[in-house]
Order: sequence, then C-alpha cells, then structure tokens
Amino acid sequence: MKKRDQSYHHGDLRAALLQAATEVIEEVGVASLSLREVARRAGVSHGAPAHHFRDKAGLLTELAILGFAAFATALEAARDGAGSDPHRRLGEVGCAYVRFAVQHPAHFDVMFRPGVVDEQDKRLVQASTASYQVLLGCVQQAVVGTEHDVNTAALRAWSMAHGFATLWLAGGPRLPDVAGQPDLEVLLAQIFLPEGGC
Amino acid sequence: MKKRDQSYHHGDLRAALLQAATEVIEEVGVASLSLREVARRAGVSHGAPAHHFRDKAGLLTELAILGFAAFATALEAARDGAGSDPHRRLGEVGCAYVRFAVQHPAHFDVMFRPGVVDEQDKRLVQASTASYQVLLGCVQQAVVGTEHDVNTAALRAWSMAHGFATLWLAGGPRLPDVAGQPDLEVLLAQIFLPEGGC
DNA sequence: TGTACATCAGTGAACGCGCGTTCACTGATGTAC
DNA sequence: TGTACATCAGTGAACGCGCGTTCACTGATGTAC
Repeated sequence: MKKRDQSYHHGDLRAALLQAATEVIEEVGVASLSLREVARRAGVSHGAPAHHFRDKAGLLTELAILGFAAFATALEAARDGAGSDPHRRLGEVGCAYVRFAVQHPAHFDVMFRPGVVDEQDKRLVQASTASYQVLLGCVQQAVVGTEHDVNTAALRAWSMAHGFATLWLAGGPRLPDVAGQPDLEVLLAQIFLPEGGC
Repeated sequence: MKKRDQSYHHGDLRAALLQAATEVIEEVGVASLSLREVARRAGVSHGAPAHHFRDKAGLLTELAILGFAAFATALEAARDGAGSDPHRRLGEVGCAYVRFAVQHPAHFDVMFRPGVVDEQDKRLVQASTASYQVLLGCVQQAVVGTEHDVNTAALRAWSMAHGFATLWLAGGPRLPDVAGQPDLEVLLAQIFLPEGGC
C-alpha cells in the first residue's frame, strides 16, 4: 500500500479539499473560511487548490452542488419510505429536510446563504431546482382534491421546514425556552407528524 | 445652525455609526462589514469608533439590541391592531414578523445570525426574550380551549414566519418559481391569513 | 524492457491589500471660580 | 465676564496579521515508441 502521506501527489486532493472545507465551515462558519486554511487542513500548500477550483467561490459552489444532490436524495428516500398516505409522505419529507440541515450544517449553509457561491452556475441552479421539485411533488399530491392552492401550500411547507431547521441551527441555547422538550426527533414528530411517529 | 460637517466633533457619532453599519450590512452583508468601512461612511477616522463601542462585536451587539426592541414593538403593534380574534391576531403577528425582516434586513441578520454578536450580553438576551414573549403570548391565546400543545404551536408559528422571512431575504430569484404570485403582501395574506385580508 | 518526453499536481516565495487595534496627539467643549 | 483647567471626542501613524492570487519552479506520473 502506498504511503499517500509522504508522496508528492496527494491522490485525491479535490475530494480532500471539499472535506476540509466542510469541516472548517462547521467549526468557524462560511464567513470565516479561507482557502489557505482549507489547504492547511488538507496538508497541502496554499497554492494547490487553484489546480482544482478556480477560486474560493468555485470551491463553495461545488460544495453547494454536492449538498443539493445529497439533499434531494435524502428527501426522496424519506418520501419513498413513508408509505402511501400523501400527508404522511409530506410530513416525513419535512422531517428529512430538517435532519439534513442538522447533519450537514456546512452544506446547508452554503446551499442557502446568498453571496458566497456563484449563483449563476448552471449545475447549481439545476441541482437546487431538482431538490425543490421533490418537495413540490409531495405538496401537490397532498393537496389533490382539496381547495388548497398548491403554491401556497408549498410555500408554507417549505417555510416551516426551512424555518425550523434555521432556528435549530442558529439557536441552540434559545430553543429550549421555546419547547420544554429539546429532543430533535420528538420536536420533529410534534411539528411535522401531528398524528404521531416520524 | 452649526455646520456639523466641518466641526471637529461629530455631534452624534454613536448613532451615525449604527446607521452606517446598517447600510453597509444591507449592501454587502454582515460577513463583509468592517469597522473601517463603517467609520468611512460616518465620515470619521477609523480610530473613532473605539470611543463608542468596545469593538466590532460591540457595535453589532448594539445593533441587534436595537433591532429586537423595534421588532417587539412591531409585533405588538400588529397584535394590538388586529381586533380580538386570537387566530387573526396571531396571523397578523406572523405578517409583521416577515415585514420587519424585509424592511430591516440588516437588523434581522444581526439578530439571528450566530457568531457575530456577543451572545452573553444581558441586554441582548433580555431584548430577544421580550420579543419572543410577544409571539408566545399570541400563540397561547390562540391555543386556549384546544387540544394543541402551546410549545409545539409556538414552534410551528415561529418556524413558519422565520422560514418565510429567511427564504424571502435569501431567495429573491428562487421564490418566483415557487409562487406564481411574487407580491409580498399577497403571499403573506395567503400564508398567514387563510381567511383573507392582512 | 527501456527511454524520452509531455503533462499533471503541488511548492513556496512574492505581490498588494484591507483589516482590527493601539496610542500619543490635539482640537473642542464645558465647568469651577 | 473672563480665565484656567479637566474632560471628552476624533486624528492619523503605526503595528502585525492573514488573506487571495500569481508564477516560475520541480517532483511525479503516464504514454509513445
């Protein structure tokens, strides 16, 4: 087996940089992330990232794209694992939305924070649209045969999931004041699955 | 009348710095705000802010405190102007929540973004708690006599308002895909006041 | 199997930049007498 | 009314820092023959 640690070439620096960036963001936030620190983490000189990403925005854009892909997958899995009741399916997707944010805070941050990413990037737009389609599809099915407007319902569902995720990530200390029960899964069930189980 | 512009002493530099900080954040975001730029905007040397705020976090903490105070006032006004129906009152408070965020994006950002402010500051904690109490009070009244748990209902209301505000602020371009109708007031009415009017 | 060569990936010095903070200073103001 | 003095508010030079980006370079790899 090769000693990757000592070889001149890294082997998979691109993936290592993305992983390092994820860790840095989780520790200090996107705002304080620097390419040099990312390179440091990956054990590589600060000039190296330029061979894999155009610049800082390029790195973060790639992270956001990967994030949206994983996000869509997570939402689909929740939808498909939730049986056939449309409301139950929508509720589970809401839970999955929040869980993704909590489990991948760095990706979530980069995905939804304006200004850190190349918003024009075609792959990014496509990835974010695709993940939104999963949510929208569930709302459509849940709204069929009712008098609810699908756009309004989608916006409510999206707002609720996004708001709770954001508050949970931001609020650590503030949330307990709100809910006597600070266990995430219990809260998710209460909020998204009124009929119980999550 | 004094020519403030030419005098050595500013007159009300403290307020001017807070105003300048607000503008800078609206233009480039908290992450890119620098004390030097704030001083520049206020027409003052970069050392001057130190006479009014301990440091950058001190300035932003003050901004957040002012923000929470105005926020609470806005929520109370919405509540008190909404008649006596508890659901209507809660709905109007939700609308006011979002309107505040849209009208004061810089304050909103500083109020809810972790890491830019001195979170231990007593005045900050008190101000944020006070504004949350307004929302919680409305939820309590709306929940009286029902089987809904007040904490869950509060978390839902808070999540919905916060999520929609966040998405609206972040998403400019993304939202139109969601709702055919991108007028804020129309969306607010649809989301928070199902029975119409906002 | 060996050799020449092109290409790729990472290095490390250098650039210019704006930042936060400190500090001795000075202009302006207000107050005591 | 005037004068001395303390205090306050803003100045501007200086500090050390980490940053993003560029660039000539070199070590490593792979491919053609």
